[in-house]
Amino acid sequence: MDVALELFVERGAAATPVTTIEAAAGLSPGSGSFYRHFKDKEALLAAVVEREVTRVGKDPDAQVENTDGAGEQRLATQLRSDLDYLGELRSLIMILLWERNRAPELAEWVRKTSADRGIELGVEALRLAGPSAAVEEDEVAAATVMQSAMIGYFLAAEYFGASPADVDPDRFTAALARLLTNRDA
Amino acid sequence: MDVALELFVERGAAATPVTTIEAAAGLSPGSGSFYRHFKDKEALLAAVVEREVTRVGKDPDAQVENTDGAGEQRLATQLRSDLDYLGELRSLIMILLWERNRAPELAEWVRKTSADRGIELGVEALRLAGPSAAVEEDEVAAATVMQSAMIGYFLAAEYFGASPADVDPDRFTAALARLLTNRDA
DNA sequence: GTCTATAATATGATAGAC
DNA sequence: GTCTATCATATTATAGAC
Repeated sequence: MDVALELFVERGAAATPVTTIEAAAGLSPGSGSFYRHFKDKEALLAAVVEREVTRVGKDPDAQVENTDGAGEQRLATQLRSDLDYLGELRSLIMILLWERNRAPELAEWVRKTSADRGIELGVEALRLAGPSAAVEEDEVAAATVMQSAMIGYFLAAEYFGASPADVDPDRFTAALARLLTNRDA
Repeated sequence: MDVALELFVERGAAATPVTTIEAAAGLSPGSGSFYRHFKDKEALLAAVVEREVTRVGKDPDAQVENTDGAGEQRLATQLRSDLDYLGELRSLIMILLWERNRAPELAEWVRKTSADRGIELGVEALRLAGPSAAVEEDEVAAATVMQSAMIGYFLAAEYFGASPADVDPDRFTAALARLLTNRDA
C-alpha cells in the first residue's frame, strides 16, 4: 500500500499497471502475487484512499482554536497552519485529482466534508481576526477568496514544483492575512 | 481533433484508447483508420495542444488596457474578464493537468509564458487600481494572492462542477477586487 | 505468501483490398 | 480515405506447484 500510494499520487491508479505495483513492492512483476492481497486494483485504490482519509483524520479544524494572538497576526498564523495541513493532505488531494472523473461521488464527498466546511471555518476565522469593511460586506465571498487563494497556491506549487513567483509560504500567508484584515487609515 | 480534444479534456490522453477516438470520429473502431491521419496518439495530442495554443492566442493580456473606470471597479472588471479568459483556456488547462507528469517541460513552459507573466501583469493592474497599504507592503505577494485565488476558484469550480460555496464569478471577483483595494477609514 | 505458467482481453499499430 | 484482417505487446487475472 505504501508503494501503491506513491505510484497513484504520481501517475494515477489508471496509469499504474499491477505489474508495476508488484515490482515496486518487491514481488515478481507479472506473477500475479498481488492478487493474494487485493481482489483487484480498484480494491487496492479504495484501501489506500481509506487509509489516507483515516490518517489525516476527520478533524481539519483541530488547530483552529489554539491559535493565540489576535487580528492580522492571528489570521496569518492560522493560514500558515492551514497550508501545512494541505501538505498533509497532499497524497489524498493528488489521488482525488487523478480520479476526478471516475468517481464524481468522491468529489461530492470532498465538497461537503472539506470545501463547504472550510468556508464556515473561514468565516469564523475572519470574525476572530476582526474583519475589515471589505470582508464584512460579504463574509462568505471573502472566505471563498481566502480558500481559493490557499488551494490555488498549493496546487500551483505542486504543479510547478516550486513556489509561485518565488513567494514562499510564510510570505504568501502573511500577504493574504494582511489583505483580509486591511485597515488603511 | 475536435472529438479527441473533448476526450482528452475529460479523461486524459493516456486513458483514451485510439479505438475510442475512432468511434467518436465516426470511424470503425479498431479499424486503424486513425493512423492514416496521425502517426500515433502522441502526434494527435501534440496537434490538439498546438491548435489550442494557437486558438487562445499568445496574448493573454490583450484585454488589460481597454478596461475603463478606476480603482476597485476597474480591478473588478479586469478580474471578471480574466476569469472568462481562464474559461477559454479550459481545454488547455485540463489537458495540461492530465499530462503534468509526462511532460515536465510543458509545465515549465506554462510557468514562464503564463504564470510568471501573469504576476507581472497583476502587479501592473494593482498599481492602476490604486493599491492599498496592504498591497504596497509586498506587491508581488499581493499579485500572487490574486493569481492563486483566481486559479483556485476556477479549478474548484471545474472540480466540483459548481461555484465554490455558491459564490458566482461576479460575486467572487467583486470580493477579490474589494480586498485588494480596501481602504477602511 | 510467492512463484511459474497461462489465458483472456485490451490496446497499439501495420498491410493490403477497395 | 475507409475497411477487413492481422500482429505484437501490455494488462488483467487465474490455476496450481512449492
